[in-house]
Amino acid sequence: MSIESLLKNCYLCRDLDPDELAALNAIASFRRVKKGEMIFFEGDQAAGFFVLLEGRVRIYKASPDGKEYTLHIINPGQMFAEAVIFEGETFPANGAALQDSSVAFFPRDKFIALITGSPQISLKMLSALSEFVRQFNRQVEELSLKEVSARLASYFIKKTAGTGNNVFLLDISKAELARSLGTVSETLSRNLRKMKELGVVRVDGQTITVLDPDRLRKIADGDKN
Amino acid sequence: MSIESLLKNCYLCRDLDPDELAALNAIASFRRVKKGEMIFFEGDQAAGFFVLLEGRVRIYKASPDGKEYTLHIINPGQMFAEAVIFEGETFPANGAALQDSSVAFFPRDKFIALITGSPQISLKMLSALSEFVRQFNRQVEELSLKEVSARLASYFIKKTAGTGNNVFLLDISKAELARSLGTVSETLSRNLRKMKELGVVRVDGQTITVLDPDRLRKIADGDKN
DNA sequence: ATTAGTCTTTGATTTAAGTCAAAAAGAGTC
DNA sequence: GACTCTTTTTGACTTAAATCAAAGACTAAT
Repeated sequence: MSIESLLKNCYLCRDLDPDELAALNAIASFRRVKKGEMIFFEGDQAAGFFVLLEGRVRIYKASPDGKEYTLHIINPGQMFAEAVIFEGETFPANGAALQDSSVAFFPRDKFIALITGSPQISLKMLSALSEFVRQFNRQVEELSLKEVSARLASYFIKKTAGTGNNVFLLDISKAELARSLGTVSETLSRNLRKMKELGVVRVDGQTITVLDPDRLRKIADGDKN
Repeated sequence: MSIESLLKNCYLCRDLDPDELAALNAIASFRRVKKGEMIFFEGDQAAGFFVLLEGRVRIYKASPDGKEYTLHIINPGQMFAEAVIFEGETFPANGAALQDSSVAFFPRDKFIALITGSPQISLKMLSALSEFVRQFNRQVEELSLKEVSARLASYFIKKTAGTGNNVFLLDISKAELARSLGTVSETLSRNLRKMKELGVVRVDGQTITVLDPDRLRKIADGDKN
């Protein structure tokens, strides 16, 4: 798949036209990373930002006592570490490959030169960034307002939102999912079992089937079982 | 105080020069709100964004069961609801005045026209937005990684960071502070008492004195008492 | 000063979720 | 199939924090 079409999938570039994408492509460099390999560490000097072309990347924070919290799971076409494009001097979190991956790297200097010459690019990106802030907003809400069962239910709702049949494939490990939801695998496992017992979902390996969407909606809204 | 100097305090405009600030001022309109009055509701049609000139504003989310979580306390000179400048159609949270306040309103259309003509404004704002994302990042970390005592300690550290004497004035109510830290007033009260008993801080009404900064640092890092 | 109203603190209790430890289930390799 | 390694599940326990209820403290107004 062409790099430009991958860039087009990235939320920051979603509104750009072909010429703008080509200009962006012209300043990029590329890098392959193996599963488990670090792409950058929190605190590292940040000379630019990345777009994931293939594979999967985890952006996470580590607390002093070694606990980790996943901020984002990056999928192909997504941009990451973009918070440091202009002002940032260091990366605000760690980035590691969950699978063998390839990334495009955009040097900050060239990028600034590009959008200085093409203001409409920055306008479109400003729009995309503000959308990102809004999504982030939602994440803060989910983590602070609700309990784990509700967060898990929200996750299922989001995942099945597109599919007509209420079935989806869990594309990350359960331990990974637990971290994304701000909890641990044991708690996730227990909550999942409760949902199964209530007949709200069926779990066959990686395949999740929502049996009772109404009930799921109630759990997501904080109703007690 | 002139509106332009207030705008200058707003993080989105921090890098703008006087001409750019004047151009921004020219497209603004103004509004006064009483204490407790709503400025906008989550889901309302969003035709622009605000800058707080005087007073204090709370941006918060409400869950279906009526619990509220404060996302930001807005102080004079700060911009709010800026996430909807370009793409947003509705406000992502509620905004209410904590005190009698006056706000500047920037209609989205005029604002877009302005920065289309002056690309360097958007570049500077893109930079500021990414800084905001980074701060938000930190907030997510604080809420998800740590317990209340650590969050409270972090708050004290942030507040005394500038002052040489380790004293600062609590400028919001304790109930308000509790919400900002993602907890309730009772829990805050208990944690505050524990800190007093440990001799880490002294509390005289609204005046907080940090007596043992090292200990405070340890609590913020998650060390058990 | 008295009153009414709001904010804060305290006590008692409940609960969700984290921790520790071990068993069970899968996945991949030889 | 047997073995190793990793992931997931379960059980028992502990704990931080929310909830409910009531008492105290503070503020502003009459």
